[in-house]
Amino acid sequence: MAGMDTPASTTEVIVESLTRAVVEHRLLPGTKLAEQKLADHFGVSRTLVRQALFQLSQNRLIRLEPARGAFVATPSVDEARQVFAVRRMLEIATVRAFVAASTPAKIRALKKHMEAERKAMLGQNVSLRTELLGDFHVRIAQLMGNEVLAQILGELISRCALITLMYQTSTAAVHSHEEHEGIFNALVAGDEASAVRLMQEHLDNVEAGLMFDRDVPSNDLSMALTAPNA
Amino acid sequence: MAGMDTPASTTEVIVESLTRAVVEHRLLPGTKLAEQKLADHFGVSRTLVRQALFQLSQNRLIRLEPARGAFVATPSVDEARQVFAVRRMLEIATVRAFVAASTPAKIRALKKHMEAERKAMLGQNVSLRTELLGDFHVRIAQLMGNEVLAQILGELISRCALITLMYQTSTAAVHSHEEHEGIFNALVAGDEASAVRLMQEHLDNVEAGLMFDRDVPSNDLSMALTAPNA
DNA sequence: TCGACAAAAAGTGTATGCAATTTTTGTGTC
DNA sequence: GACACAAAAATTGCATACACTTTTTGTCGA
Repeated sequence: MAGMDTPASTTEVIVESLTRAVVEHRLLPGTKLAEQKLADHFGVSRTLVRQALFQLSQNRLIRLEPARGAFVATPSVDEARQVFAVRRMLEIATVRAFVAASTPAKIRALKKHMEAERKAMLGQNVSLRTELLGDFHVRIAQLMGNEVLAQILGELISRCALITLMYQTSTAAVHSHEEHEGIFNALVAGDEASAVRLMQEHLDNVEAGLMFDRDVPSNDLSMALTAPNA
Repeated sequence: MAGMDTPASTTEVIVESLTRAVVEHRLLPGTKLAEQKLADHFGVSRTLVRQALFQLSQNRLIRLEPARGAFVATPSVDEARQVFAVRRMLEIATVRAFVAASTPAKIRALKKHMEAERKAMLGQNVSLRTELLGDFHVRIAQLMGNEVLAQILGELISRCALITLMYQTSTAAVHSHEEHEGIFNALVAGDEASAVRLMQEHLDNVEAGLMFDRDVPSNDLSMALTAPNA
């Protein structure tokens, strides 16, 4: 994910690993995360696992039930709407600010991201695709030089990955990417009105593409973790 | 603080206690928070203290230095500007949304807050005053029924309390309150343009009232904690 | 008197142990 | 066969123990 610094601490490694597993849909909502099993998997004691689970619960990627354990979060429809509402507030304002403070260097950096995104769309790596689609939004904030904003957006987008998993009807990935292209072009052209409108429509589309009445299956733990990540 | 549910868990008690101490300026930036001392103070083991410190570090109220310990955060000028920038994005959009979805019940609830704020301005309780001034902003978000937004705003405002402590020139508390009254009146009147403008000006004023070149003294730990909180 | 170095103290990072709670398993009854 | 209940197993919550790092203290020599 964008803005993931070097994970020096052991706890951070566990957090990142679990975050990827959740965001990339290898760990499904409702899955129980037993401390000892995770500890065995990562070769550490429960202490570090508990720290990681605690952090993830603050990011709302998992929920901790007292004396019962940790479970991958199952965001409600209401929460989903709230998350999207906040994203709209932040991202529309961010696009405005980006146009106002646009420089060739920033455009270049964003162009570089677009190329990576474009390439990923052609490939088979679904995880990478999901990651880059999210990063597009974070990157714009980062280019504004506002790390506070970038971090908040990053967390909201992680939550959206969970929401998408729970409620998304069909794979709208390609569609999202096309909309990113449109936003990018408007940013390059310095066309604030279009950029704002396209971003608004993009977020509306993503939210509208959700189907708020579904059940999701649960999942096995060790299988999900022995996947293509660390 | 607004949105502080019943602090059932022991960790939450510690987090809230330390948060209040930091936000109410009883613990000054840079102060070291030794785990054992905190554990003794709260009558628990270091385990719980570590969890609390960990959470506070995510809220950016303290910073954890590997193998060196926890210190009350000393936000940089740059960070301060970023926090205010995000607040502007969120709060202006929130005011807009509030006007659009205003109801008599919401107005009543906000009016109730204004009365509490007004009363606190007359009293001597500085902590209460600070708390209510921050709550004004969170309350508007809560009344919109967006808990996600309210929580993010709450965290940003806590960080602002730290920033204010570090950089605020004089006590602008009364001035802030007067501006709140103005925003409130515009909200009651359903005057979106004025409400947005006043909120923008209010945040600009708070930020402009900061003086970005000062040192702050450090502080004693046990004294700060044996203050009027739990 | 000051600085460098070494020993001691204090403090953090992680693992382990134990009480308490929850979940599972097993048994008997209807 | 389904349900209720009790014993056993598994799991969580918290405290404690210990290795390792940082900070402080104390001593010596210039």
